[in-house]
Amino acid sequence: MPTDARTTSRVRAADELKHAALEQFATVGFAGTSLQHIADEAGYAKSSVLYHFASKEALLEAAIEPAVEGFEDVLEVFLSARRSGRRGELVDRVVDLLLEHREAVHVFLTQGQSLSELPVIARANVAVRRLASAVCEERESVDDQVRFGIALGGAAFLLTAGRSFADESTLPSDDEMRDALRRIIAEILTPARTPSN
Amino acid sequence: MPTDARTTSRVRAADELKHAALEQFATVGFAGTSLQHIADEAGYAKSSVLYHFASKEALLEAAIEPAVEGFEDVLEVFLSARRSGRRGELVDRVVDLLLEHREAVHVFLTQGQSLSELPVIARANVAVRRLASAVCEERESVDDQVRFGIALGGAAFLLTAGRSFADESTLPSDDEMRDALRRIIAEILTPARTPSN
DNA sequence: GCAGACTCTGACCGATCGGTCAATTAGCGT
DNA sequence: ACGCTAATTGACCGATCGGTCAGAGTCTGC
Repeated sequence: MPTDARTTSRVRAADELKHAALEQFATVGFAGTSLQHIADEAGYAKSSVLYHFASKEALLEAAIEPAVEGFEDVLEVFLSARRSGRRGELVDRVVDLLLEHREAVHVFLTQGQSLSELPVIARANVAVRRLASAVCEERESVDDQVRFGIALGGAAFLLTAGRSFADESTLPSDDEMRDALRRIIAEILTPARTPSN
Repeated sequence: MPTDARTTSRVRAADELKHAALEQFATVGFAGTSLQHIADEAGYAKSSVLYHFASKEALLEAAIEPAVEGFEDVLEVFLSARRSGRRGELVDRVVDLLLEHREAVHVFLTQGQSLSELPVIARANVAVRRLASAVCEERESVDDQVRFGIALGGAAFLLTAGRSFADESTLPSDDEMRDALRRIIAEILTPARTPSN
């Protein structure tokens, strides 16, 4: 085995397979994606997929684990530095993560129910609940829950499935999208601060 | 054949099958749902499903067609009565439809890309584009697109997958949800009217 | 150049997929 | 009670599913 960390064949193949798998999982669903199709997309044989990953479930776990870890890290930083950490910063970083891991987020949000037995999905569930608490700051009214849910689900939808509605070449760049998302999501989570609770 | 319109066996069975199918399509995806499982859920044999519907695709079409028709009707009424029709009313009626047809909306929004060859999905695509135009009123800035996408996708997420985050019995009733959605979505689509375009 | 590990693949397995079909059962007009 | 139609079903089909396995190809340290 090469002691050098430079892209060994193993790492490169595994990355290609994870990328191809995530794309399929996000578009046709986990159950609707076949190992054969993932292998074809990545340019390998079906057997090779099961050489790098013990099972279809293990492949999904490996594919979305980086996204979950990213959210856990951001959340940890925000919760530990309770003083300096402003809520606006948290929103900005979460938006960055949504853009970076859009496919993984989409898979989790739209199929998390049917995949709840997978450990990494359970981890993501915990992270989302903690994120909701951090964002809503102890106020757990129905309004706050709705605002959080719309912001999260809406952003995830916009970044994946919603792209099919953008007419041809009108779809905004990632930078435009990041800017708009940061502003609008912050606005959604911070209502006009009406005197009522 | 009974001349009476009172629930003939045919209609009742077809309804049960459509309902069971829609639930599965929304949770595990169209490709991930088997006719066998739909039949089991509804209490029929797999052959019976294919007696009532020509194919798996035909079953999906029949199951989400009422939702598409509902959206087309609301849109038609709004666009024809251009004078009296206020935008707030449109939002209210769309929210009602989202609540009534939440599973169909979820299927369309999360799997519309991979099902775009089905005629009813194409119809729904047209309807959504027209809805976006009606809601954004000719202003098609990136911000407006993002606001519309977040509102639509967020509401759909909240009404289906998002339910798994509500702790136990804390999840709000449909009436609470309808109320919150109407207010918050109207607020999202009508930003603080900053002087900038 | 040889040995041993690493990577990749085709052949194969039982199970399940969507779909067809002939036969059986249930329901209704007469 | 009879006969016709509509409703339902089990047996069956080829294809594909996730997964196993033994072997071929490839690379590296010595």
